[in-house]
Amino acid sequence: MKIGEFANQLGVSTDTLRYYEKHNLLTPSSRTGAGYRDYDETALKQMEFILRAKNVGFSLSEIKELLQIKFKKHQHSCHEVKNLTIQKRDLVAKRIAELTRFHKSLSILADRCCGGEEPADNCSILTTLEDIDGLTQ
Amino acid sequence: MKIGEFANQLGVSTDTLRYYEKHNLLTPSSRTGAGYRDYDETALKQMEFILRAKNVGFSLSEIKELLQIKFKKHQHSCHEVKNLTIQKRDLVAKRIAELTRFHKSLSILADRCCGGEEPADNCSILTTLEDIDGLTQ
DNA sequence: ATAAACCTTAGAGTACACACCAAGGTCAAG
DNA sequence: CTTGACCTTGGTGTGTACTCTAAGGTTTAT
Ligand SMILES: [Zn+2]
Ligand SMILES: [Zn+2]
Ligand SMILES: [Zn+2]
Ligand SMILES: [Zn+2]
Repeated sequence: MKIGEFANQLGVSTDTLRYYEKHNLLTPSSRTGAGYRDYDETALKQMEFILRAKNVGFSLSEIKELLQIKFKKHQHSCHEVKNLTIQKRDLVAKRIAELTRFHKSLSILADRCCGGEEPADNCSILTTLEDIDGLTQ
Repeated sequence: MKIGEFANQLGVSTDTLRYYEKHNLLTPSSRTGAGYRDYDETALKQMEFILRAKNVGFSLSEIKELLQIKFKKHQHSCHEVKNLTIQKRDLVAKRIAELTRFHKSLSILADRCCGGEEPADNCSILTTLEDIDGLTQ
């Protein structure tokens, strides 16, 4: 299968596929006489793996690690895979916590402001950002 | 106050201050004879505004908008400021929702895997990413 | 034979928020 | 008067995940 059809089937762009190849995430199975990339069933499975991993939040570099483990499963342990997963989960949790703080502060700011059409001279959002620290905590 | 002292007081780097200047977030009040940046009380207040806005999650380009409103408050309305805040809050909420989905999927994956030291040949994390879609939903 | 649709490469551009570096000017202390 | 700490500009590098462009080669249909 040539790159265009392969990309269509997977719902990604040909640029993305070339990008993944360059970054060692997915090498096409072979090349045609004209030098065109040729993808087969194995490539399809691997690309689906990549997309699923993306869907649960892994970054491309993390996916690369997972793929290397997948290629040589007997040289790696469950422990290693679980660690990668847990580390990612904890990182995600931290980011969620930070964003939740942001969300709370922004809600407080928004709730206090009248949102009217009058000039913003006394807007509580601006004055809070100017003067007080009553948000963090 | 020269840039070094100013940066120290605020807990940021001189690079950051030059970066903010280049991107029109904070212009030093004046320059000394030698061309050195000179920051005063007004600059301090503005920088504190910027840091507070960063602390509630606004990006630098959003902060630039807020500053432009702050400079000419009577030309803008509460409505406008509240809108910026609400839009940001909703964006943050979306991102939180996405990360929460990630977190849930990663937790499921991690919980299923034994995490032992045996080879990863039958690791449930890998097989799930290979075969099934039992995560999304 | 020629146009459309596909493919190739290498390289640049995007957004974000800085960090780092080189080459040189300035200022205060000893 | 020289050392060291500070300052200047302009430019490059970082990480993430692509996206777009240019200049050209290939395939398929008409
Ligand atoms: Zn109001
Ligand atoms: Zn208001
Ligand atoms: Zn196991
Ligand atoms: Zn396992």
